[in-house]
Amino acid sequence: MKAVIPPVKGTRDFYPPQMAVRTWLYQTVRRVSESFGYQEYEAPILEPLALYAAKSGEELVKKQSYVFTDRGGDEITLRPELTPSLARMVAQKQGELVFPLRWWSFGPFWRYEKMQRGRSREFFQWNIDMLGVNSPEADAELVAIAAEFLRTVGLTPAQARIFVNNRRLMEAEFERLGIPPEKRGEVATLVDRRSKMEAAEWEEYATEIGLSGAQLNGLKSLLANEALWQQSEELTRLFEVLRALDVADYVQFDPNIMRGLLYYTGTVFEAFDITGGVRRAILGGGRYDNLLADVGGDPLSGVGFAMGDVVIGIILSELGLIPPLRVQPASVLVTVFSSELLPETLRLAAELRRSGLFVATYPESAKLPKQFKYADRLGMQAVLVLGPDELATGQVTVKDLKRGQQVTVSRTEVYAVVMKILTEA
RNA sequence: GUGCCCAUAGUUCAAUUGGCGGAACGUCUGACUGUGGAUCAGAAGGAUGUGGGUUCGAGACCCACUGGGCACCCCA
Repeated sequence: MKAVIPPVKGTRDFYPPQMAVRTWLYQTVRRVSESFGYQEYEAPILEPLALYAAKSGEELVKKQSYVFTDRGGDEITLRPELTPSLARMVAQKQGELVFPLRWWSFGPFWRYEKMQRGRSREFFQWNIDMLGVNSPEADAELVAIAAEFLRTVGLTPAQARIFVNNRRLMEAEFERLGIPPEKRGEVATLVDRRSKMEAAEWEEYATEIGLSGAQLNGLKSLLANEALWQQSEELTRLFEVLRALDVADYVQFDPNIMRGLLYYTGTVFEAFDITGGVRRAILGGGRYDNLLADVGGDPLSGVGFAMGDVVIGIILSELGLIPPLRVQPASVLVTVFSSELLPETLRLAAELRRSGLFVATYPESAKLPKQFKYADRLGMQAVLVLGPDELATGQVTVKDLKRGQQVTVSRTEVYAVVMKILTEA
């Protein structure tokens, strides 16, 4: 093969089979979002770099964003996340929108990172948020949506779990341990890394940060305390609602969940595959109370989460949870017997399309075996033949490819015969 | 950005201590001039990822690059 210009690193070509999976995921996300009353929206793919400067976190902005200068000299970013765009859109129309506002979106994002399993530089992400309410009940609704999604795609609580924590609770506990406010960011990172490091190495890291032995021990018992949530009124109310929504079996308290984004202020959560296939978060989110003010709006709090298509795609594919998807839209191929019969063939195809069937014609006259094979390879269910014999009697031959049976019927009956084949398939 | 592993036909893989690059599946043609899948026969398909080096001779050994995988980092 001659040299083909390769795709941009980290992007994926979606051939029809992969596109069918992406569309299926989109439709599943849509169904779950809409079942809770969320409205679909979309933001620009290009945004000013300044939009992310405020709160997205330095790593994300400075190292992972695609930034370029446009012809007018402005610094433009290919969006690495959606929440700042959402904040702007809401801030711009804050006076006329109806709150609490429930919105969802599914679109492309870009992050410049090292390629590895579960990560690509161009990915699709589901975002869903509720703005204008600051309550544990609102937090619970978003967690419940995440759980319903997992249930809808067929993941059981034994396969996937949502881990929940609360930053305010952790702040209070850090306070109790005498950890000064300026050190809490580092301690949060320390907590975040615990599952990724050897125990001894982790303790060494804790000492480096400046934790005393007593503080370290306090922190360790804190992180091992599965009942800690009971000290948080927010989490207590959250779990109560989750039980009422019948998703509690998907959700579990975990004081180790902190999350990297700076703008989270209260409840945070992440879903993981717990069968061990992929160790990355399937989805993650939480409560943010200051985001709108940061982009110039009036203070308004929100809660939401995001799910990338890559990790969930790997997990569902490995567990065999992606249903068989139809890649071929046409169910019928009308063969072209000869050049002379081409106009009549096209007329037949047009008639059937107007009656509602999805019909492809062979684009030229060719041997019938070739045309039958074409229909078979593309996954069509019926093949029609209009040859000299049929033309003479005003009939059409309809073959059911799956059963291998065929009938020759009058032209007015073709639609009904094809429909019978399709419904029986 | 750091470290380790990998790269041979469209795909999955062979090729002995360095000695003329093969197979299966897939594709195409025919057996079958009005019928797909199954079977049989035949054919096409490769500058062994790119560029250097060692050697009489490199798919194999050495270096760099590109692409991919895994771990770190970060995160969806």
